Amino acid sequence: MEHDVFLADCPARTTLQLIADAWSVVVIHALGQRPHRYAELQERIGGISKKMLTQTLRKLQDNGLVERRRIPAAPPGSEYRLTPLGETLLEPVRSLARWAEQNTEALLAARGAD
Amino acid sequence: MEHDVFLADCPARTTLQLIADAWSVVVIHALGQRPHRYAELQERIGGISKKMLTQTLRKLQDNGLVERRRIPAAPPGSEYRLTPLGETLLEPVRSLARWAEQNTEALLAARGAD
DNA sequence: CAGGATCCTCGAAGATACTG
DNA sequence: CAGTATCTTCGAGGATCCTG
Repeated sequence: MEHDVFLADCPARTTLQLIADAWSVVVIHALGQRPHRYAELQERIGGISKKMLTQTLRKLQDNGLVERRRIPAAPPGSEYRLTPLGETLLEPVRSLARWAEQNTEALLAARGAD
Repeated sequence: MEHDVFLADCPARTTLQLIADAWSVVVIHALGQRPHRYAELQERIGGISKKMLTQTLRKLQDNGLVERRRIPAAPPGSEYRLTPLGETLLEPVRSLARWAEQNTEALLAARGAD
């Protein structure tokens, strides 16, 4: 069975689409540093609405990349962390983030040049 | 100057959003193998419309990641290839694509489990 | 505090048709 | 062949209010 990202009807393409969006990348990146509470995450990630955060977390959770844990202690809340499967995403995600951080200047320069 | 992908107003975030979408990833991945003509690209990448392909290429081009070359010879046409800057994106992109190809089964399993 | 539900809008993206 | 132009639709996503 082929899993070529070039094939439209292939599961690998679906998988790629699942993670290849900016919010997922940023959320994974944040959870890669340490588990976060919901409010922490929203505070950490600038400009994400509660709706999008919840939606993104739920999507990742449904696909086994993130798990939620209830916190009974005061103050009560939820904690999110990467699953082992989710942690395998850290390398690609960090690679992307690193690239973005390092090449932003070059991109801006190229934009001005052309 | 900070380039933290967590900050909403930071250029690095904009950069990340530029490339963190499925079409860009797939297009970069394709061009990473070899230069392609427009029609080749569309054929290669299943399910992408001319509009989206043109749009994606233009965006990447405007940011100095891809360059277009006119082909005068018969049959005439255009050829797209990665710029040196664009090639620096190959590692992250391949990393992502590899992950998607390798972990699709696991994702599907997780989806069923929960 | 961590969401679910609802409403609404605006832009992404398909379809189609035309051009150098 | 490699696009551009136009129109339209459809759903992502913001704003707001409500609940366990």
